[in-house]
Amino acid sequence: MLIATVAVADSDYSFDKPFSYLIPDDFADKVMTGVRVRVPFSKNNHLSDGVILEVMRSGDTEGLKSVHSVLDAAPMYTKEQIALAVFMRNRYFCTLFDALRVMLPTGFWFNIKGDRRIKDKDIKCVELNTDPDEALSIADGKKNKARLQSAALELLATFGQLPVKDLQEITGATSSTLNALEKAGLIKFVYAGQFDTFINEKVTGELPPLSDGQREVFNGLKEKTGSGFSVNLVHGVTGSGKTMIYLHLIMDSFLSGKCAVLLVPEISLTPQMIAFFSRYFGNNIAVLHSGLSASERCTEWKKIKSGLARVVIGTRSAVFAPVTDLGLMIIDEENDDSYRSENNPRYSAREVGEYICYKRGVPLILGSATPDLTTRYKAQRGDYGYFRLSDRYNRLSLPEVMTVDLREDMANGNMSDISFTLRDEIEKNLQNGEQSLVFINRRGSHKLVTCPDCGFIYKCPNCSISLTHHANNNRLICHYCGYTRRLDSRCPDCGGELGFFGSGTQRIAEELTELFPDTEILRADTDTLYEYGSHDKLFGTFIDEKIPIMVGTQMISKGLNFENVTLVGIISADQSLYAGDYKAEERCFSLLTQIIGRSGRAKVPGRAVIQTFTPDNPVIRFASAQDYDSFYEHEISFRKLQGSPPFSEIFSLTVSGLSEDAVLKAVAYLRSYLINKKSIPDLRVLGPSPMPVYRLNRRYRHRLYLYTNRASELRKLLSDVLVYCRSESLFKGVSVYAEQNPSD
DNA sequence: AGCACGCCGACT
DNA sequence: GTCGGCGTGCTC
Repeated sequence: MLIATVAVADSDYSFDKPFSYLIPDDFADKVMTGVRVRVPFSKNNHLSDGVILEVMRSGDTEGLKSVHSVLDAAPMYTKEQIALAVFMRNRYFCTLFDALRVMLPTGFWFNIKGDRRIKDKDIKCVELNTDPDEALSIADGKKNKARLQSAALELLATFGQLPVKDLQEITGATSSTLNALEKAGLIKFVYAGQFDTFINEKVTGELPPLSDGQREVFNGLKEKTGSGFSVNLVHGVTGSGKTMIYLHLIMDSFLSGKCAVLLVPEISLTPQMIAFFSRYFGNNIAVLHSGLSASERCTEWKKIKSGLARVVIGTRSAVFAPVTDLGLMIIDEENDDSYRSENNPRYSAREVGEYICYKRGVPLILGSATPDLTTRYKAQRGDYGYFRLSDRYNRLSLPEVMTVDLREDMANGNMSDISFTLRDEIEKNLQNGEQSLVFINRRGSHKLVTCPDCGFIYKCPNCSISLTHHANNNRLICHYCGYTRRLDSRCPDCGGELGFFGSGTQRIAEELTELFPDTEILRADTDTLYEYGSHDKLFGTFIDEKIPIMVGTQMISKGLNFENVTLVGIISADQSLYAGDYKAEERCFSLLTQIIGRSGRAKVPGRAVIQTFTPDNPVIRFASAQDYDSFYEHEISFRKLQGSPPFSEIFSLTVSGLSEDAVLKAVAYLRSYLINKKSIPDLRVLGPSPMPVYRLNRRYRHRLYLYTNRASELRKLLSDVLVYCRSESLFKGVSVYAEQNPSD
């Protein structure tokens, strides 16, 4: 009797492990590593999804249940991916199944309840059930009696397999003809991928030439391919041509018959970007991003799995692309937050990518204009290769940056959000017919509603957050939990006149309209994005109609090249700087750098205006000077002083629950437990502190931060702590989760 | 986490 | 004599 170990969906982190099941003889040949199954689980033997980890010939069969059904005809996971799931379980405090689930496009998990086979987007095909010669002679015999049957057989004799639709179209046969042939045992129906008859376009390998600087970096990186695992940082300012180097590297790998994976941040995977790579690789590319439907994603996945697409471009989850013969992986803008998942399992595509490259013995290439501090530090130490691209493409000069002290403007009577300097610079641009971007560095671009008389302010009943006002439907909404309500006509407390407050895009746009009455202004925020339907349509309007000013949030800080933009204004650089976590300075620096980089990308040099209340803050000074190296030196010495990454690893332990009292008791208990833990001598425990949004979805959230250099020991300890929390009555009603190197 | 099993109090 | 309280232990 065969035995299989299975990762079970319904198992919980506190007792998760491979579960053993018997394999009934009926599907002994179907059950193999990587195949999805359904198995009876727990006392009530309800059916749960699972993935076969291993099949064994012998073992203890005592008390084992049997696999109920098999969901896949072929394995969905390789042994390597199953090993990756084990890595992820340890690293991200999730179950084996959680890790495996996230590796497949979600579309593969639809419709597999009950005992049905997956309905995927394969198309119905007919296949010859006899050898072609026999089919031809039968076709000959039927020529006069059954013309359509004969024609169908003849066609199949040459093609072997054809989509039903195509066959019907060519021969004029209907389904009754084909059913008759099937009954006679001459053909059979199969479901095959749309690309089984897919012919790859020829790739010539002719690429635009590299500049000298790019060539140098390319040659250095090329040396790394084919010589085992390495991590390499390509450090180059925006516009220095990193993408061109990626293109050449991927082509190199492609021509040698290998696969390449290119990860990009969500926001930069635009149709232009895809078109750029398609120009050189044709349909040999698979693209994986959030804009695809579930079935499109499955199709792309199968294209990769079958080896038909050997170049993968995608966002975070594309790191799990089932490539067969990986040659290299590239992660562009490696410091981008979107590489970290915010859902369970909270994985980092950068870490997973590094693991995969290590296992496969191939180079990982990390690109960035503002590398993650830890990445840069490792490059400095020689752990990572380091390649610097200094010149902007076409030798464009960097934007000229002006820092405005808002305190001075206030002293001079300017109470608006637009400083005198920014106003003057916009004026210049209007006269020159050049475009300007105005950037608001604030989460949520909407207005708060308050009563100036009594100070009443609308708050979310579930979260510790003010509600924001959406003009399009005149409703108040919580950006965290989605709670929404109608806006009252007067203050519900005192009946006073309500006022709108906050420097949202709308407010700034209004102020700009006052300053420049006859000028068209485009807003880029969630409201207008909704109106235009997509980023591309919105930005396309800005570019094509040469709208003089665009006001927007984070969403305009990355991605598209706005060739005619020669001025960017940053309303306030301070908000993100004083967020309080150890990465705030780093995030602020890279954000400011990115925004400044939006300016002056064509022939005319750009300008940037940074407004701030703290112009002397080093982060703002270094960002204004576009000086990453000085920022790095400054920040790394600070990190060293306070012993934060890269000089230690940070873990967070978050406790949440409906009762704040219970949460506080639990977190206090955990703190004293960990402080007295002598098995990790260098462990430092900070907190507890409430999270920035300390109440979310009615749950209070408090957090401990743990610093150590013994990451694997602390991971083990935290794993035990999480298991313990699920059983102890002190933790009734509260949940606890841990994370290594949280991004906030 | 859920869920069944199990061993004591209030009840028709 | 039974219904149901939620403490305890397990999930192949």
